[in-house]
Amino acid sequence: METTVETTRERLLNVAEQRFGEGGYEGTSLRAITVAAAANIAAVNYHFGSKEALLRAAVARAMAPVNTERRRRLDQLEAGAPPTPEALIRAFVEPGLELVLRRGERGALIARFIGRIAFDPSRRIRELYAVESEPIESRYLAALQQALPKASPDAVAFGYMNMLGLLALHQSQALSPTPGAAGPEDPSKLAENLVTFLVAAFDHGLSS
Amino acid sequence: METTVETTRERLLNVAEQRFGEGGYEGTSLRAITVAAAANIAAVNYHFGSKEALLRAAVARAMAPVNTERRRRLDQLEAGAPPTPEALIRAFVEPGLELVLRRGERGALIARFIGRIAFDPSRRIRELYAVESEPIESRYLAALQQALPKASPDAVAFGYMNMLGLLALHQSQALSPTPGAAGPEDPSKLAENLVTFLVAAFDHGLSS
DNA sequence: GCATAGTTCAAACGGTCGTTTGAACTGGAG
DNA sequence: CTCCAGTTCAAACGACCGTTTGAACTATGC
Repeated sequence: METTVETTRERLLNVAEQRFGEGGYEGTSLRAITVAAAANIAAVNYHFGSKEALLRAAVARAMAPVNTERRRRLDQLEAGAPPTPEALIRAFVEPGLELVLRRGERGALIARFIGRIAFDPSRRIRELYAVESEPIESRYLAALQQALPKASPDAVAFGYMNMLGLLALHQSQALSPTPGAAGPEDPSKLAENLVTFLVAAFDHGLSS
Repeated sequence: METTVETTRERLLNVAEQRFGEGGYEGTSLRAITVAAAANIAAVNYHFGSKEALLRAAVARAMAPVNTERRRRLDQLEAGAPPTPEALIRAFVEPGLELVLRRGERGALIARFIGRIAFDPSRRIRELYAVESEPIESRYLAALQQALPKASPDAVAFGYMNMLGLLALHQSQALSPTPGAAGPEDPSKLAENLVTFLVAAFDHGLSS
């Protein structure tokens, strides 16, 4: 296996992913990142322009493959017969967990990063995540509405938000050191459990 | 209506609740809090000892009535026939939403604060929340296991974590200025919708 | 070899952070 | 009135923050 040399830019993105995911944006200093990346502090502003621009680049890079896979699955579903709620839920959840949990520690790191950014206390940071997944959102909402004709638009939006929240929750808990008594699930089964949970809730719990 | 005078200590706790809930712990400075509370910066260390101790006191004060109500409901449920999953879910979710969403803007503020602390990026902050709800947690898990005898302990823990996560999600979105296209639910119906969603997921989605 | 664009570097910038200090004020007890 | 514990205050502490600077280094094209 031949490992190509990492550029300073790549090292900064990698470390940013790790540190922002474990301390949040406000809780992580550029100095902590640049030291861990063996880079000079000024390198951040040279390559990205600012701390927030570094985060923005890291979010975009981390979410790109997830969104690509989601788009691919949506295209595929729209080509065939009207999809079931389960198919749609899988198309959303699995790219967020599988693509990322199957890449070992590195993938779990990315998952944690994405999950934490989506729930960051600061609205400005949360919007960095929202902007990345916004183009997909309307497609999902429309497809979900079609798959659940009995549910009101509000109910569909409510279910979608819950799906998004639970996915981010379990993403953010990737890499967690088995937090005490909390359920240590087999990571390979996590996606399956979450899908089962959400399908049940969508099929029987969106009456309103 | 006679309003009693607020002590500096109370004003600090009130403002801390508001600011920590809208900027997170790291994103909120003591100076921002003391200015808004019309207090001197040194007052924080005089009354609480440190920034983190102020947060700890605010968390404890905000969660006390919620935990009290949860304990009361658990006691009541344990006195009668074995409770259904729905009864247990209500006993957990409703105190977190009703007690707090029915108190107008002030209550929504507290809800947002609790929800954000529970999901803070920093583990040390998250544990401040965990410590507060820890004593109740084992009682809920045991009662849930009894109400869902077919579910494995891992599945019960998984469901509990999802319930906790979704509650915190909707708490943290209290006071949100109707975030764009996101579903603006009738706040009075929120608890009912969330319970319905969770009951369906618990009853049909915890097979593993 | 020389010029040039791209990149890295140590050092410093002004500003804000949480915390501490010691004096000033407050109001009731003796 | 005196005293004293409780509380507030302006000011400063050292540390760290994100950002900027200008020089030094690197490598490629001529």
